[in-house]
Amino acid sequence: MANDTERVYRELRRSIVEGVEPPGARLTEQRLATRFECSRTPVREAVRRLESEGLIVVEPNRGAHVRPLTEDEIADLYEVRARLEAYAAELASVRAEPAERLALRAAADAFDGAAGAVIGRPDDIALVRRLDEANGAFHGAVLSMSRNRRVQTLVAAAVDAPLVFQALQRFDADELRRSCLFHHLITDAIAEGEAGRAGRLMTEHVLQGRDALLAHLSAVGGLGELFEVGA
Amino acid sequence: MANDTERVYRELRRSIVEGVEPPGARLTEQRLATRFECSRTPVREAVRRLESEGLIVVEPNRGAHVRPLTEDEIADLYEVRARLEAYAAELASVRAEPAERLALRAAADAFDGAAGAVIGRPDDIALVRRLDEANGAFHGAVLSMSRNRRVQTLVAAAVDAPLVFQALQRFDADELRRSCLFHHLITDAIAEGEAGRAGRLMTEHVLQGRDALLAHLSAVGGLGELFEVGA
DNA sequence: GATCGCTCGATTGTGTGCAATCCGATGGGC
DNA sequence: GCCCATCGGATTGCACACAATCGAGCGATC
Repeated sequence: MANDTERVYRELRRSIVEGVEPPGARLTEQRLATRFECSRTPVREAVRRLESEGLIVVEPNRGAHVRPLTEDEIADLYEVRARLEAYAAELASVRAEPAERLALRAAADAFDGAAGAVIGRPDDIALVRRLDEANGAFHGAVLSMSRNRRVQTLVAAAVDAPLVFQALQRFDADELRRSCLFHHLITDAIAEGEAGRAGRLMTEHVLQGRDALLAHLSAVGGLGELFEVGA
Repeated sequence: MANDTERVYRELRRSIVEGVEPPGARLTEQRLATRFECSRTPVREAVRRLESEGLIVVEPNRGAHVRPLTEDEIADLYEVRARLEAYAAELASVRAEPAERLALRAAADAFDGAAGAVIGRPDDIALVRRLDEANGAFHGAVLSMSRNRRVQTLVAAAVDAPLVFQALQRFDADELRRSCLFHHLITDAIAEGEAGRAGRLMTEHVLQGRDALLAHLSAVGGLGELFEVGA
């Protein structure tokens, strides 16, 4: 099935999340239409959808840009996410069924494998993508075990942002190993039905991600050095 | 400025939130275009935006419906909201400036006034709307004091849902007075910088809203009695 | 009588043209 | 030399037409 809107939405979204279109990049409907070989109509819809997700800002009659994020906004994003995912982990501890607990363990193991593969080869985009997917699968499993659809959609909206993917790409071996450890600790807590502990661990885990990203940013001299925001 | 998309979006949204378009109601682009006296293009954009907010479901090539909510989903909604607003209240306790604390007190007082006006006259839609706005102003003030934009947008997406407005409409005097009390208790906690207490009070306040809505629903025999979901 | 296939109406999906709007550049006035 | 009005290109906002798609209902067949 050739649904242009959906196709443009997914590909453009990926370009933004992975940083191919850097924050601040200008996105005109006409150029995107040419690039995706369709008319402006489906492009327009995809752009509006990304706007309502907060990945893009559209200035009326002026054009759309990939939304530039300040360090404060990155911190906000991770902190809200920490709250929501901690809540999901608490619910999961209470509501999960045996089969789901096993699947969660499997997801944690799969992340271990993807992390092992990426260590020492951070330039292999395919491996990073696999790591990103494994990470998404683990967190997605917790969310799904929470049985709260609303929290799932809200986290989905808060999880994909520019820079997050690149952050994963820049994680060093220590950070990756710590993530693996946290995933297993969280899995244990959920398996044992210890909601409070699961929530606290998840909070710490997400905030660790925030700190890692912010540390990398300041190490390279801030956002401005990475991207020409005004370009 | 006559921006049709924006106009259609706002008016249609209000119709849905206030229950003029009941859950399950069918919304075809052509009919909406006629109703709003414009072409299908802006209608389409407004519908898609409402879809991404979760107020509408669009079945491909089939048509759009106001999203029917189950009681479970209503509970989910309020519980997520409780977490997010509690977080905002904690942040506000730490970050708010004196002028904002005064403004919050004023918002709580304004809600008292609107609640007093609506008691005994629950059929006056204008009064209920004012109450809804006063409530939104209070909660919005807390969110704004949190200095976390992300939590503001997420709560905004979680706060407007079908039935919530009607719930307010059905609140009896006791429930309204309890809301007033909670608003002032929360204001006090924030003013005194007691983050933990502010968060706990906010949680309780939002969950009280959930219980009131669910109680009213079961009192009238469940969702099915209120609306023909399949219609 | 039940089931399958077909046609048809309704609705969305997409392409395209034109009008409205905005920013920047340019030129004249002071 | 500086400032303001004006003009032009670029871009979105909207309308409309046509194509694609889906399900419902009808009729033929077994």
